[in-house]
Amino acid sequence: MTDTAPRPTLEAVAARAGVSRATASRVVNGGDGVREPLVERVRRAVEELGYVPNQAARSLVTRRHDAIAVVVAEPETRVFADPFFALQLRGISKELTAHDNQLVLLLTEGRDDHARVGRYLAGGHVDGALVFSLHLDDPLPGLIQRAGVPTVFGGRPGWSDGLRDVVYVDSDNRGGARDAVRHLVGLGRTRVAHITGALDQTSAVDRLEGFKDVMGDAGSRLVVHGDFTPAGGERAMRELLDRCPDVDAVFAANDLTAAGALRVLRERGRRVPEDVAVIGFDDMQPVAEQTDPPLTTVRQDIEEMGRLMARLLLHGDDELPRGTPAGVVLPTTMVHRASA
Amino acid sequence: MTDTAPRPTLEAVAARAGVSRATASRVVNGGDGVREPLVERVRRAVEELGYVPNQAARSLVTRRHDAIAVVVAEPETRVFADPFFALQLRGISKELTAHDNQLVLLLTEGRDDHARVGRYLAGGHVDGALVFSLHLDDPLPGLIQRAGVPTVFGGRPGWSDGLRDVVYVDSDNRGGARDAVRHLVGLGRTRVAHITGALDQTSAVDRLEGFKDVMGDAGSRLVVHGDFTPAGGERAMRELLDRCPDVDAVFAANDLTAAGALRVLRERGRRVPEDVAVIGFDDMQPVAEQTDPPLTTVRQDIEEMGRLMARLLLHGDDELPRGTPAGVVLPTTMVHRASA
DNA sequence: GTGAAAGCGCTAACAC
DNA sequence: GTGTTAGCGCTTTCAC
Repeated sequence: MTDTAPRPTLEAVAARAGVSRATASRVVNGGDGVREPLVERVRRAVEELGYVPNQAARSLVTRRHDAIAVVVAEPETRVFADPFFALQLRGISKELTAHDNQLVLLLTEGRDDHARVGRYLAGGHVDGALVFSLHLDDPLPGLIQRAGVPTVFGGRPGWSDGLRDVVYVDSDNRGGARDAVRHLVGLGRTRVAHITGALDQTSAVDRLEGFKDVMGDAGSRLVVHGDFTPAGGERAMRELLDRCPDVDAVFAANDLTAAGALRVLRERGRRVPEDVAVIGFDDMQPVAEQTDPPLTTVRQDIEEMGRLMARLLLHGDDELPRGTPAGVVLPTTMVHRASA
Repeated sequence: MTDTAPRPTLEAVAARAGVSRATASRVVNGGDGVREPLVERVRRAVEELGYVPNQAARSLVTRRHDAIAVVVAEPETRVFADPFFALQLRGISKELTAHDNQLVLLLTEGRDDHARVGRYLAGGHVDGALVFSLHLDDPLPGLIQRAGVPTVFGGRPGWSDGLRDVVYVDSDNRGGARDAVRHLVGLGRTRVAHITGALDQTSAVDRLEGFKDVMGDAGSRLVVHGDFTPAGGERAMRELLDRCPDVDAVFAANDLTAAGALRVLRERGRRVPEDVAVIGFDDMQPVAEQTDPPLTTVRQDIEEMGRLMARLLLHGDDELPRGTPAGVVLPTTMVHRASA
């Protein structure tokens, strides 16, 4: 580990350009109110010296960090089972990069980590936080609120204790679910079932609500619990077939669940979509395109959700429609393949 | 965005504890050489005030940041097609967290971003870097080397211009490939084919080498190019069947490729493993367990690779065996399922 | 418009 | 052992 040559300081730049440190600083920070020839000289000095501002020194006085934290709570490790997480990150990263912000990634596993994250956020090391994968009973929001860091949540938060004023970005889970179920009904299916996701997440709850919106409470007979995993989908599908052998359509809470269900249907000799039509949710390409048959599903633009979250955090309320509750819900679209 | 109350400074803690700032600082940083009663008083003051050290101020003088950068080059977006990336991150995160380091994530897409990353690393904002997904012609290593930041690479770097002294962590791709091919041969298969990965990545090259180690150059006839994607696997499998209809075993460069191959085999009416035995690489659970039939594959411990990279970076050469080239190669293991 | 000077909050010599 | 002091590199009043 070689000692690197000491980095040039603003002082060095100023000396080389024959100006004061103050002027050099002005130029480095945009150059407003500095006469053109000086600007030019400083710019050249920066170039020649390969000067890069010391972010620590800058932060010390400005109290800004140009960095935001991305907090991913993944007690289930489900986060790692599908590319959801990576896609959101990509969107976030693009947006942050465009505004010269750094992304500090905080992964948490279980409660012990919450304290650590809380401490970090409270420490004022970042200008804001993007928080994901909250479950209904998660203590993190409280910690964050107390830390006083501007925050945008990914997905509608599920706490019930007097809806606090939070900003969040979510897909139209309920509307997307309605579209899917209506499509199945439009196909003439009459015994439409729903395999839910993990119901401690609002996305699962909302998709279930969408299903009920169309099927009514009567439909509840054909609701069976899954957990967003293929294994959960298999289990649920078996239960469903046992309980109601003449089911002719399934709306699964996500593509992974649908993939599991498809496998069981094949195993039991049901043809898809002839005997049973199946629709998923997410449009996770590698999953939805590779199932047999390829999956009809409800697409959400995951990367855009990430971008939007970052944009909301950076530009604050400029982006939010006035007077609305502070949630932004992105539309979903149906993607038609062979399974329904 | 409420203004948060000004954070307490070390000064405040010192005052409250009735000691000097220096003593307070010593206690905060471990408390060596400070008498017990004072330590106690300072600790209490910290507690009562909710003091959190200002990292910027600290970095300014120590020139350390307790932060490392994770650079992921993903021109292919392949990074997002499988959970590989997420698993590595998880390992890295755990290790960093255990040593109170932060993880700054730098995602790059294409060449434009390289300059940005180079500038960031050269800016001395982090204590080190973990770099992934290098392709053979990647300019990033050069930039990084020039930046003078301690770096550990994920995967054997592929540049040829006089092997520079780099530290890297890799799986035993070649050995794992040999195991897989030997297993196929042991099954009595005589026409064993290989679908390669993207050959601008060393992992693909090494797996191909492993295949050749066992099959000899004669085996080359049955080598066909893939790109680590299911679509690539399908394409390659079709080509293979056309070119050599009596192929009786396939070693695919990864599980995704194998999944594609399996689909084509089924489509063409070949039974697996009776007619054609198939082995993958990675043991990507969600893929390998869900194929039909479930995939026999070569497992690499991805999370451990991440951990090890972080450990190597943080503890420097303590962990590296003396006098060895600075690469650490992790063993692979075969996982037997139904496909071979 | 430009420069001089005062810190931001902390650590690390160096005295005591 | 503990306190005093001098910066780390930068931005930002405030004079000029």
